[in-house]
Amino acid sequence: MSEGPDDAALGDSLVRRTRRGYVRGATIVDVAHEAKVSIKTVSRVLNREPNVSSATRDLVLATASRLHYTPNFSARSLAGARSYLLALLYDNPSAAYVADLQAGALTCCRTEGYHLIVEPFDSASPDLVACIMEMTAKLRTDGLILTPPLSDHPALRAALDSAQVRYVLISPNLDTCSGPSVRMDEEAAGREMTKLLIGLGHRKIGFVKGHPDHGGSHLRFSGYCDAMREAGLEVSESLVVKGLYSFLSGVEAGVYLLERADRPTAVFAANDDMALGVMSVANRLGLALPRDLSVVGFDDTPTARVVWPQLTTVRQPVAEMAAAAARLLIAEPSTETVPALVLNFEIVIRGSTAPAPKMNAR
Amino acid sequence: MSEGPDDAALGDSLVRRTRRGYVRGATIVDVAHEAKVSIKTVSRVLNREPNVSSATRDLVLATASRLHYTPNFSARSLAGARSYLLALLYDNPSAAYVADLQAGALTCCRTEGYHLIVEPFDSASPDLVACIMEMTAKLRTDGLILTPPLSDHPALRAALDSAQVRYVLISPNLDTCSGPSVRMDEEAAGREMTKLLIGLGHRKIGFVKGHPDHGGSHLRFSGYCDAMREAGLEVSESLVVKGLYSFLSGVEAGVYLLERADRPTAVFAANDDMALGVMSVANRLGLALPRDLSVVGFDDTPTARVVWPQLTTVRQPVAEMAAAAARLLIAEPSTETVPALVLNFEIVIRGSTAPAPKMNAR
DNA sequence: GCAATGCTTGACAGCGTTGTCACAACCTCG
DNA sequence: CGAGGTTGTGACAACGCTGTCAAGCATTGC
Repeated sequence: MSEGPDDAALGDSLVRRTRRGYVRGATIVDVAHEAKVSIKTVSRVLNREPNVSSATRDLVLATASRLHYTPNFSARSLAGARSYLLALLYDNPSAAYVADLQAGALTCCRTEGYHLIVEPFDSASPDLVACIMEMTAKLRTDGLILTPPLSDHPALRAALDSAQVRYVLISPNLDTCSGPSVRMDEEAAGREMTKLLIGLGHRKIGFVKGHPDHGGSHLRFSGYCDAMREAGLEVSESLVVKGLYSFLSGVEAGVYLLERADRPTAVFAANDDMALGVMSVANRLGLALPRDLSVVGFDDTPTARVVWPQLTTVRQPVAEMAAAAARLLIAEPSTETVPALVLNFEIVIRGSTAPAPKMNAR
Repeated sequence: MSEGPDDAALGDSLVRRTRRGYVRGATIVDVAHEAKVSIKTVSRVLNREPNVSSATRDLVLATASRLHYTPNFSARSLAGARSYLLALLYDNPSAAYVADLQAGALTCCRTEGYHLIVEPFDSASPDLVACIMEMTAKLRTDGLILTPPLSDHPALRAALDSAQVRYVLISPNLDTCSGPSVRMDEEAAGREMTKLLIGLGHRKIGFVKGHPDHGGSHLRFSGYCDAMREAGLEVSESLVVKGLYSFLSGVEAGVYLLERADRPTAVFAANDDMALGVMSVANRLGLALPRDLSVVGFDDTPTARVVWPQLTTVRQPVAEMAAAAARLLIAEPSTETVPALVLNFEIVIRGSTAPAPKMNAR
């Protein structure tokens, strides 16, 4: 029962009791001791630092895996420069949208050994900036992913810049943006979708605009206008109506556009929720979709697949955008050029679009 | 320009440069120095420990706030017993559901100074348990919130128990559950909803069951059976059909239930997605909702409000459940009795339900 | 053959906080 | 009035890891 006072390569170094009184996993000291190298060497191997002989590397790796060693997160971030933590900041534009972003960011975090903190913020709050700065001071996150409408908050960006906090903007407004960002070409998407409707023979195409403060809104509309003009079609006042990206505002827009004799034969809503609002009005008016009216949306929300007829829409690569943002933040900050990635969209054609009805005495 | 070598109550202790080369906020040392007390006393004040004179407390609090001091998260969790970190583990039963849980957990975290890590896991993966245990070892989270179907994973619970990792189960199966949990009375909800349909005069009420591995599934069905029996109605084979909680399985169930002469006049689907599937079949068959058929769901997903007619459904207090779970985890682990909270549900009556059609020669 | 260089490794000092313990000062009670 | 608490405070050692620096050794160049 004598225990060596110095060293003993026993399994009890694997699981031991500390002053906290609960069982702990192995630490870097255990691994170093077991592999008969210094803790610094273990650290080097685990952080893939150069200048470690492959024999040592293999030994350490084997030992670490044998002891089920997992580096402690807090200790790493306390001692080192990185925290292995990203934060996703959002202000609930839509739960599904946030969920997609989150999923995308997580795929990247997972492969890189990072973790994701999620934090909702009220972008209208006066101490938004203070709250976020406090959070970054406390958590020492390696980077923030700012989602709309937080990605269009000049004061926030200024504060982050001056505190040298890294961040990536998701779908910021083009005009106010200069920082690192990931977006898709919303204007082109608006153009392509409008062209699709024109190609189906539609001439009177209504447009429901999105929330004026929200990035994509203007661009999507601008793409619609481009395509209309290009096809020699008039963008009349009576075809364009303001919305707020909500289902209800879509209903109101639908009432405005459809409750009259010279109603459009197709409606392009700047997001799916509003498109669904338009569809519900069409249903109420007894219009048969898509025979009497084509409706298209934007975003490809889960609901778009579930309504009847299923909604033709633009799929934003939301998850991919968040994954790209996470990758940018995790990568070494050495890049001198601030990247502004543009990802591709996809038009998803479903049942809510059909050729324009034959012209009659309208 | 002479600087005292010893102490100087300057603003430069507030913002200073470290070896990492970037600007830092104030530390506990700065506050202690400024307030002329020991760091331990500052720590005591900030952690609301007893035995601090109110004069000292006020002084420290004022100083901390003047210096914009924010305790460092990593240092706290490294040195202390708590990490101020909860983890929400999920396996994507539904994005909206997870988003609601997340929002609920966050409201609680926010007020308590906690942060939330979100981690998706594949519950079918063979190394699920290993992954989760590794995560907890690494992050030293103060608690896990396990959502279905993760809340019904016996091996996982065993591992967590033996490693003394705290957790709360969201909506676990009753029979396998003994740990701390938060749920609602799904059986009662199933019963009440069925009674509602019976009260509207329906006699032939179809039921679409949920995924057999998923907790609520059995209970919701059991509630339906109870109510039917109580009303003296027969639960015949032809009225009950299996589903998987997906829209598509709802479509299949709808085909089975509705494509025949003696179809039910109402259908109760064990979740909204399947209810929507049933509705889409009804639409395709030319049935007018809710005149020819009443459809009800379960969950109150966002989509339920967006389809036409809007879906009558059961609202689960999802966010509240997650908030309660977070509260349980944040509270001192002193509680000897393991709590199993049951929250109230709510039946949301919308447009998809109507009195049963008059009996004709069916 | 010897200095100059590169590769590999380890000792050691933090990182910013909390837990433990010790120690005064003050109270309470017989 | 002294023994035995209670209360307020600080010194100091962790916590588990990374950054810095220097040392040992092997290799290269002239």
